[in-house]
Amino acid sequence: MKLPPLNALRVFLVAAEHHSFTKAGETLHLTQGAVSRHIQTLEAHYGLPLFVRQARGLTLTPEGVALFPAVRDAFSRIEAASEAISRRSRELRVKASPSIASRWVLPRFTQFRNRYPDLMVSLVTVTGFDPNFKSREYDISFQACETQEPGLIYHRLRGARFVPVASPDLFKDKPRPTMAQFMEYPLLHPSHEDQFWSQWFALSGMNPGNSIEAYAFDTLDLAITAASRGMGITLAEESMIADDLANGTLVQLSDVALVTSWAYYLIYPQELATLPSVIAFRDWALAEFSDTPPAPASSAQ
Amino acid sequence: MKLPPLNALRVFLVAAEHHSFTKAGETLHLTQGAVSRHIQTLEAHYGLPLFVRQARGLTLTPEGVALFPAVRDAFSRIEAASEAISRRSRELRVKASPSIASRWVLPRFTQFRNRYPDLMVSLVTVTGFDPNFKSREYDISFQACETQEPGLIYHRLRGARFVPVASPDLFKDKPRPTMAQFMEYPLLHPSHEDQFWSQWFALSGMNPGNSIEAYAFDTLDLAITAASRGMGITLAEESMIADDLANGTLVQLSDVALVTSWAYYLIYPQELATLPSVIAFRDWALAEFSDTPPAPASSAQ
DNA sequence: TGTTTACCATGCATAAAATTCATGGAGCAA
DNA sequence: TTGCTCCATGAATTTTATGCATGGTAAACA
Repeated sequence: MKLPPLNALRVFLVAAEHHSFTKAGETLHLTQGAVSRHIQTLEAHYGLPLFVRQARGLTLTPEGVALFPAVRDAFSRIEAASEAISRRSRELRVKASPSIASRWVLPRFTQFRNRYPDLMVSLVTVTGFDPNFKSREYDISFQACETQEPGLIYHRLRGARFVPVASPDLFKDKPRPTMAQFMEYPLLHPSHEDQFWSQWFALSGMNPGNSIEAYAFDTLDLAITAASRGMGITLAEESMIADDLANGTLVQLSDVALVTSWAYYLIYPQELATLPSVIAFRDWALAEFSDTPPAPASSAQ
Repeated sequence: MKLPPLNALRVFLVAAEHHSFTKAGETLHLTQGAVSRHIQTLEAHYGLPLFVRQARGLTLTPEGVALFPAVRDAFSRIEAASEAISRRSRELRVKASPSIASRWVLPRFTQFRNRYPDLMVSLVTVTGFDPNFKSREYDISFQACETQEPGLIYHRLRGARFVPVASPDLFKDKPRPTMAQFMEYPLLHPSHEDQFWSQWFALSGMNPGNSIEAYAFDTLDLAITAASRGMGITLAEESMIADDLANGTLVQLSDVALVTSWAYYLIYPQELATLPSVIAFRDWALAEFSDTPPAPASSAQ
């Protein structure tokens, strides 16, 4: 393949559009002389003139006319592909469940955005387990899961550990309840399906009785929010209540932690593993949310 | 329009085809390091990797995969247009009537070809007046004509002047005939239509009588050839018999010359005026065939 | 008709970019 | 482990592009 000088071609394109070397120079932020030389290079390559220089303006020779649309089309093709590629490196859609979104991601999201101000990062909140990267609705996902699918890269963030918490206001002047006294308060369930309280009581060697079904919430987050408003005692995932415990909105009522069989993962498709935006978010998320020392960036996958 | 570094794109294309920087370097006559740097330039431009460097060979990232066909298509578009343009500058088809072809052009054609060995120049011989450049069968034409059409550039080469010639063998030991004695020999007519002999005799103040229709030929060339073989006396265009007079194949029998109202022209379409091949042939032909001092190349049109 | 104006071409100096060379390092294979 | 194959990279060099200032040409102007 023997191609003409490509940079000269671009200059030719602009000059042909403007019918002027001087204006082309302005457009390209070049001097008129530089444009003239580029065109000379191109004309020397073909061995024929591409422009007819007249005092009253520039005209294309028939060869220039033939060349023009080819160059225009070729460059616009490259431009379109480049634009598509560049956009992918500037945009990142993060998926998280509502609980993870509000308890993990959102509190630290601006920190990430500040570190990468050029990145258009958006948070997609979806309920339920649906690692559907094929639909391209999101690029990277926080996900609680037990199994792994091929084609996806999983980074384990932490196991889920549930501990009982409540608002200190719930007890007013009374002493904080022992496990045996939990049933005197409303027990908030962070899920409609999983029997966290039953499992937790079994772990503690107790018989939960009938009061377990009191209040059930859709998400872990809602149950925690309800508890922090004094509605009762809930089982909360440890990593989601650090702030609440620190500022006293919630108090932890027992050290007995229910450790589930599943864990939280950061997941993304293998084909996005080379995207700087994905790499940047992954490294940040691992450092922020993992309960293990973050691996060096280069060996993270 | 913001385009990626174009030379780097070409290197990317070759590297992507070879799945190897080293082999790409060989193809492009560059070192491996230079290829590496071009790819780095391109990756820096996009802000993301285009290749996955593995010890066992190079793979394209999804972005590289997306870029590849666009670059390939774009460059092949440019290549195709360039090829078409270059071919036009290397090829030239010259049209001439059989007489002009054999008497003017062919004797000096190799001289022109030797001066421009890279030019693929061909001679198209067409009988009759047909300045049809629209059909693109030829690029430049030797033509005898009286009127000029718009869109075509005419260079007058010379007027047509006919003088009587014959082979010296025709007269054996006899003295050469005077005008009055011409009728004792066969008179060869270089045309079926034009009454050159009648006009010539009228010019000489003589009455041609009946013998004028003796032998008629299709072309000037054929009549001259016939005369040179001793078949009779013909009227020959002066410029076509210079060689024959010089080497004694023909002798001129009178200084009376029939000057026609038309002249020989070199003709080509205006839109080919910038082609170097046309310019080269025009300048050469004007110098070779014109009866006037050739104008400087720059002002020839 | 002489003058102005708008453009492109070009010699020369300089800045920028590409390229090479030599070397280093990483991953695979024997 | 030892080689081998590739790609990355620092530093020097060559090549190329660019700017600047100037010159030339042809049209427009007055």
